[in-house]
Amino acid sequence: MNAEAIKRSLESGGLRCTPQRYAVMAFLTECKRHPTAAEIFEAVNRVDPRSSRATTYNNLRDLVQAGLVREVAVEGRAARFDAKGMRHHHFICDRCGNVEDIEWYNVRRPASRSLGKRILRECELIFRGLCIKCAQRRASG
Amino acid sequence: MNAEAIKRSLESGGLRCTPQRYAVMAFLTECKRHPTAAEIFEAVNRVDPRSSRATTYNNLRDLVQAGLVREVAVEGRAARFDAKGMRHHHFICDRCGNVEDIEWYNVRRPASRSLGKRILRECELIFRGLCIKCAQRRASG
DNA sequence: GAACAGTCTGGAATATATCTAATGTGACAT
DNA sequence: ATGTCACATTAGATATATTCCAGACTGTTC
Ligand SMILES: [Mn+2]
Ligand SMILES: [Mn+2]
Ligand SMILES: [Zn+2]
Ligand SMILES: [Zn+2]
Repeated sequence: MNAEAIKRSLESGGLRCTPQRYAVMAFLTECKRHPTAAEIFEAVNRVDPRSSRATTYNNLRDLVQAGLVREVAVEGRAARFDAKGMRHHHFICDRCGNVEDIEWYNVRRPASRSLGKRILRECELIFRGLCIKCAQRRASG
Repeated sequence: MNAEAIKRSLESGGLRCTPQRYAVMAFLTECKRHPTAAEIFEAVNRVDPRSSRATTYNNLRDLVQAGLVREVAVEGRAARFDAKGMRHHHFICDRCGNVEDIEWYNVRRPASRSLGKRILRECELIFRGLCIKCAQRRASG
């Protein structure tokens, strides 16, 4: 995604395009991994403009609220983030906690009877097990 | 579940049945909510034996590893726990973070092509939106 | 009854995330 | 151009959640 497209997506989410916010969004858009807030903070500060830790967290919160970024909570570890581009599911490694994308496919929604009066926004499918690295390590070690 | 059954389930997981560990498991088994570690710590200490915070965390870790307890990570909040009794899915409220059980139904597994050499242990389906309380509050407020 | 593995404990330490109060920035009106 | 306003940023302090640690305890085996 180019600079203009990022700018537009920020504005479509009702967010001003500030240099720090742009840097976070641009990094997430190009990043194939699922970085933590600390990694994002470090990455956007390797290039100018310098951004503070608080601003990184603030902007991540805003981007998540605007629906442009997804936050993935991993038990016992720092949250991870990714730009919501193409729909996909996630695989989380039991051993190393890495989050990997899995090709999207349709998920059956729950019966409205079991949802009751809850308001459903989204269904998230998470796969758990061992990532390739950890599976190999277990097999050979 | 009665005391004997809890004792057996601990031992089936390769865990000694210590008073503190039993207390955690017994509380989770009867608890309909999804308590945090702090809530579990407080609850098991309302009745003897007193258990330390570190022991509560240690035992929760052991129980999760043994597959008897599930840990649910919620973004920006403390992890929540429940005893793995009947299979079920989870609904997590965007607003208050509450975790609620949703009747289980079968989930289609990913194509083995998209899993690659990963080792799949489980598929977890998480629904997100507003719980009944928060939906009402939004409607009326 | 010594030795041992596993467990428990309180407190310290770490990791993660949020808050605060002061400052900066850009849009817009006067 | 200046004042004003909402919003954004900043460094550092603070809060929260979890893990680590070193020593004490417990139950079992030889
Ligand atoms: Mn992803
Ligand atoms: Mn549950
Ligand atoms: Zn792994
Ligand atoms: Zn709610």
